[in-house]
Amino acid sequence: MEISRDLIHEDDLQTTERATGGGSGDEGSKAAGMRGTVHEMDFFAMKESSRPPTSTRMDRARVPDLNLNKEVDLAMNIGLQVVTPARDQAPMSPVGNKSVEIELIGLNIIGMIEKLEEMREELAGAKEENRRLRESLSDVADKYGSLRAHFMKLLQERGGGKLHQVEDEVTRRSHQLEEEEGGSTVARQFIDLRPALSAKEESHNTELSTDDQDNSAHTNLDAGEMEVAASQPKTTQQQQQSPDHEATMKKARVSVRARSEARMINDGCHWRKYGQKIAKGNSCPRAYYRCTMADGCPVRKQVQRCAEDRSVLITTYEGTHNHPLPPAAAAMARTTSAAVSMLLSGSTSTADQPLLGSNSLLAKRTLPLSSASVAMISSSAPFPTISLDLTGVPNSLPQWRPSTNIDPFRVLPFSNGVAPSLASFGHHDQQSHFSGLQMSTSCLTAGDEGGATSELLPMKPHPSGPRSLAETVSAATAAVADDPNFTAVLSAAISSFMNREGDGRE
DNA sequence: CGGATTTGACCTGCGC
DNA sequence: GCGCAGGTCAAATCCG
Repeated sequence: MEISRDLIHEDDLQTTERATGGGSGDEGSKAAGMRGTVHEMDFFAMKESSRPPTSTRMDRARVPDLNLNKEVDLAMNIGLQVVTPARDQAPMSPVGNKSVEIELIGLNIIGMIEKLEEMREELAGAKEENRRLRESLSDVADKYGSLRAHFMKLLQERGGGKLHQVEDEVTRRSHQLEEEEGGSTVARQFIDLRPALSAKEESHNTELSTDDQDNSAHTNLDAGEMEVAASQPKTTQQQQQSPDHEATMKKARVSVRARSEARMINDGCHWRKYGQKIAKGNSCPRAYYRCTMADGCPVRKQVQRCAEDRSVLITTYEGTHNHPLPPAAAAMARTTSAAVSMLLSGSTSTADQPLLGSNSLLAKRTLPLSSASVAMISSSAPFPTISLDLTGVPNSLPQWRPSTNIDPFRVLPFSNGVAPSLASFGHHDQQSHFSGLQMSTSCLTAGDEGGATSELLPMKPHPSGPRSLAETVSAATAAVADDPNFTAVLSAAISSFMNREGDGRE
């Protein structure tokens, strides 16, 4: 007779945990508690007891001895098959009954021990991988700073606007490094650009970091800094832009598409709903929210389900926060401001033209999985809008695409080592439960620290330097630890990339 | 009771 | 100028 795990209920688990002294702390301690119970079992006591030769759930009511049942429950809880003599078997003598029973229990215990050992090894493996991924993430953060500074230098030297020349330089560097190190993955090529920098360049980077802050003040912003910067003296490029630049900035939007069963995604901010409308062409109502984290915060967002696929939630952000934000929210807000910056700066001169065509060397270097992808900026929408697609189309990656949805492009390849998987991840609370793009559970720690990592490939450096990336990564990982809602984490990671992308164009 | 949500009215911009 | 659609307001209502 086999006992299915379906029969295992929560009270069984609780019973088991009470019996084992477990039930507190992480899986490891739980497993340890279970291990302890196995070793502490009193075989002789069981041998001397006179219980019927059955130990299934159904029979428990007739079996007053809880010790045996607890062990059976434990076996069931860890997926063992509990074997008991068939009911219709000829009754055995009392001595024979006990003997068979003891043998069965012994077998179960051995199986339990083996199973626990397996679980323990799996846990150890997961922790090791988490540690490795965190180290990798830290490495990326470090090296990103150097790469960013070098990229800014190139931009300055090349006049900033000649993107293709910069792409060539980056590509040349990547090739050079690949030859030197025999790197195999694109991710590594970018990550390891730092060693290729000379000491002179490194020192120049330090100088640049100050200049960068001046030259890109309006883009080197956390969410709360955006409006402050708007009132400060404009950068050279800003001064060259049209007078209604600020107004346009207010109107520009960033749209995030993501699969979610929840009413709205959890982006770390507090929102108050102030309206709802049925928009034309979509039977699903559009909800209007206002940020309530501070009085007078101008940030608003619209949340609407996609007409074609109602499992897709479209969240559109507008404006910039006038207050400090929690890490996850700050990262999300950076997405907005940075993406808007990218869009505006790009569209002022190259509206409706590809930013990263399939012929782009940089695109080829950074988009190895989508060689035919094209990045577009469209000016056809009422407001400049960038749409970030996190709906997780099979075999695809997060996509930035214009509001017109023309030829979506991929800009955020995960490294070979941290590929998105279909591992279940999410919360069933009132907020987001994402199923579209999910990261392997191996990327997460076993409950102690956030370890969601992806080797985000910086196509464009961020003027704020490694600190910004580190902060964002920190925000992402912290968000994992504090609130395992993956939405905020993923958004934070992507915003990190987008911030660099946007600022690099300024 | 206070904060959040709902919902109809109103405002505004745009195209014809 | 008119109508339409998107966006916002604010009173009513809900809910913990």
